[in-house]
Amino acid sequence: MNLYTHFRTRLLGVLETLLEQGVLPNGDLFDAVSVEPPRDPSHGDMAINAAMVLAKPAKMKPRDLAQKITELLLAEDEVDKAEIAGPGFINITITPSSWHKVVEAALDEKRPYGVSTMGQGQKVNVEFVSANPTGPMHVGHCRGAVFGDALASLLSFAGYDVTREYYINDAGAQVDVLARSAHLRYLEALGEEIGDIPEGLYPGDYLKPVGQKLADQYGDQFKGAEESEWLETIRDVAIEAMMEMIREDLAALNIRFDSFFSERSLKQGDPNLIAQAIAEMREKGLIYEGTLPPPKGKLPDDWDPREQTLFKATNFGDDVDRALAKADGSHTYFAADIAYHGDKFKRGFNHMIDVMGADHAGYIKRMKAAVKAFSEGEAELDVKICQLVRLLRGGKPVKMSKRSGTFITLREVVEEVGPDVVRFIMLHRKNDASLDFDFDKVQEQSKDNPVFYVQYAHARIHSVLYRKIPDAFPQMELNKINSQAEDLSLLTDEGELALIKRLAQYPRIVEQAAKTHEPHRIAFYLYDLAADLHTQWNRGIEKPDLRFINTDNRKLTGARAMLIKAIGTTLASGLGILGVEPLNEMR
RNA sequence: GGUCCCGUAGCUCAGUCGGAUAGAGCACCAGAUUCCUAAUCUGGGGGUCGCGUGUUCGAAUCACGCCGGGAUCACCA
Repeated sequence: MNLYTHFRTRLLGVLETLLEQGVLPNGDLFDAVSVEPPRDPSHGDMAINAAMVLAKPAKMKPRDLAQKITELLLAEDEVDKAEIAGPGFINITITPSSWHKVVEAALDEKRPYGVSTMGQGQKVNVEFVSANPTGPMHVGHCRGAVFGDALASLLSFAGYDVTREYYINDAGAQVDVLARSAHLRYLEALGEEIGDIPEGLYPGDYLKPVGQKLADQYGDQFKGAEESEWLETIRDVAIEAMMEMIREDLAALNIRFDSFFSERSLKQGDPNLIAQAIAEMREKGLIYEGTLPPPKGKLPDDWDPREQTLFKATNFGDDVDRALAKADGSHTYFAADIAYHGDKFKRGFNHMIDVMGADHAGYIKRMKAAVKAFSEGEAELDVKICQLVRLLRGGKPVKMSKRSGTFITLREVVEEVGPDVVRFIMLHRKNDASLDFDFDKVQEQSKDNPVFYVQYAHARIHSVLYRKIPDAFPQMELNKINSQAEDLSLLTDEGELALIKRLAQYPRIVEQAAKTHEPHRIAFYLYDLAADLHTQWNRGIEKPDLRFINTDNRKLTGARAMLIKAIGTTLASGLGILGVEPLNEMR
């Protein structure tokens, strides 16, 4: 239940009445009418902009129209007060029992609080990570991985049918390099002295087991053989091993994909999917042979104007048309990506999201142009960019370089601080802002650490509900009683109302976060909710009658237990979206 | 030079279908514990929302132009 949309529906009823009375000429602008929490609590519970939005078509002064709306609103049984303020805002105060319904809604087990139907079951494809299968995941992949996974959960919570997908770049030159590197390790496993790994090959030890496996499986079959004889076989074995490793790395962060899509599969068959996609685009007249103008500004040294196969990306908002074929005639990465996204579209995804690193920002326009072109505007693609993460330890940057061997893997980070900390911190910042990750700070047990702060709130609630209340009221069985059995009208303290109002925000926050594809909004909300709880807790220090447990008042304790239980489930719900395990106790 | 992102308190950052007097944390200052975990909380000072123009009842938010920082720029992935 979303209290604000509930009252907006009531308001629309009022506006309909005014329409019938002829006060309003039509309902054209009703979509622009909003019911929102006011920034300033002295402005009541909800602020309505209807009079300002509709004044012009009604040919009335905003405040005069507001007067008419107000009169009808006051007749609603859930509205206590309605006042006109400022340029024509209508501020309403709703009945306490309306607020108390929020607690009931938050505890309703039949319909988890905050879930939304806004997605209407539409299919969404969230593609993320898609790291090259050439080695273990490093820390740079963390953020995109966590972000994509949380975004997928968020959209699912908001009513979409979500698929998490990983695009395996198993067709480019880099997997050939992988194969050569693995071949070297294979020779090593056969007892050959290989010395230093040559420049340009992957030096990591993680390929040693692959070499061993190859040696076990194929003996010396590929020893001294031409590359063409072993490249494919070894490449396939190596890629499979790398993907297995990547899947394990992701599992350490509690990330699992629904679908893995192989780039190479696009190149199989005759005609293959890439050729088909290009043919389709060509039929639409979007492909031509031509020469691109050289880049503006400084000319690259090796600039070589030549005719190539181009996609008319400029027809769809890109800055320049884009090449689909390389000099040697093979397809570009972009051509494969068009075919890939075209395939998503054919699989029924009208909503696609790509999560990429900041260095791919320049790729967004052409990809959006492509999607627009082949779907003829039916599909939409949103590309989310994740900015860099700076690793710090005690405020000092952690130096990383692949050469010196000090580069940090995703696994190392997760093993040191745990998946929950990694996930929450990565999500506690807008995706397109860079982020500092300080190993010391994120493990600190203090309010400076948002992960801890939120977890502590959840643990406090758990402690009260399942340790302290049973001590005080042994006959009170929390798991059996429900919000209807308790008298929520006893929740009248301003701090308690503040908590309820914060709870009421949750469905709004979920929808806003889902609409903007910004899971960090959930993290910030949880922080605010936790802060409100800690505040109310501490008010009980000065005023004992405000404590959640009043040993001489069973009814009041019961009502408050329902309130904090509602907060606890909402904290757990939000943490669930972020993929963070709520803790019942702090160690 | 083109494109994209960023510019909000001393620092790190929230704040987009445009809403009223712009928020939080850190840091700084002053306080709270016979009590469900003080692992927390309360109060205070601190701002030309980079600059300018425009759109309108109303702009941190939208449009255009500047300034500053970052990323990226045929063919690689």
